[in-house]
Amino acid sequence: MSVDSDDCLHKSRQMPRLTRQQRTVLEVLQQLAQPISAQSLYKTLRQDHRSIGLATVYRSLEVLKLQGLVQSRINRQGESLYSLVQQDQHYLTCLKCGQSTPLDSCPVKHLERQLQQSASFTIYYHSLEFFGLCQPCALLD
Amino acid sequence: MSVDSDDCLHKSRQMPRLTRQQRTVLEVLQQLAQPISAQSLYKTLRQDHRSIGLATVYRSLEVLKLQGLVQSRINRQGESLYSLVQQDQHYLTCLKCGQSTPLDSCPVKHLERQLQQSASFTIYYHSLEFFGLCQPCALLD
DNA sequence: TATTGACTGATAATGATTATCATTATATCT
DNA sequence: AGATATAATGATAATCATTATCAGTCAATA
Repeated sequence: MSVDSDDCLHKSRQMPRLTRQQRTVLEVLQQLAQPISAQSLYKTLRQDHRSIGLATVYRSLEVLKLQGLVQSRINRQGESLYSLVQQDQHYLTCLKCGQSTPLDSCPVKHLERQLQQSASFTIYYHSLEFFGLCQPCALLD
Repeated sequence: MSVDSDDCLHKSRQMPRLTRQQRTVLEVLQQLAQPISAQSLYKTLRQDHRSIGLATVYRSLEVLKLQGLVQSRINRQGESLYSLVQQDQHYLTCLKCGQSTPLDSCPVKHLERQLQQSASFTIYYHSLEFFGLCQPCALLD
């Protein structure tokens, strides 16, 4: 999860931790603290007059994901929503209306520690999602 | 989870539980017991000379999902992979190479029962996924 | 300052999914 | 059984997020 220089044993050339564009994208996500699509992020930056090319937005998000700083989640429309990796995410998602309700409880930390110790995998974050029907949708049928 | 007639209090017209096409799609998934994309399913059926229109494949999968019989999962290429709802799914997914390793342990059943009893949501299945770097990818960097 | 490799931006290409619409199938009613 | 109404289907066009491409830019080292 940390991105200390210790973790970054680059081969030859030393590049800045994150480029300007990558930092801009990260800042937007930090201010938002709300999942946002790449397209929306792109438009937001245009309106702010700090335009970044759309392709670069996508590339930056990919880099930030690889750093474990950002996570994504695909919504009902099939677009990826990006957000900071701050807390793990737990949802109750209705198969009919698509609404996702966040949950509080996280019963998974323990397992995560176990897996972490198995040492063959470095866990950045996890996601737990329950699928079914919310009451209104269940009653419709 | 059950699709007994008791559950299906239809308004006026009584339709068959599932149409021929929907049953065909379900059969393929039952035989496969392997997640498959809608496109692949479509091609598979063409080769078997039991062609179904591509749009109908998508529609059937949607119906089966709403019945709680089928679940989907989006892979790295952004395509949905469909499979039977048989067991809950738990993955260890590498952010770099995209490889997903299934897990055995399920620490979530208890929480699921709790949520089930809160009665405002009917849970069909759940999904638990850990994201990070597998050892080979972690070493690359 | 020249070199070199990665990053960027504009835009075209890709490809899965969805919308449309004429046609077909099927349940219900007579 | 036949008529009717409604939902399902199939072919295809349209949509739209994401990726690929490529020429131009930037920045770190020598």
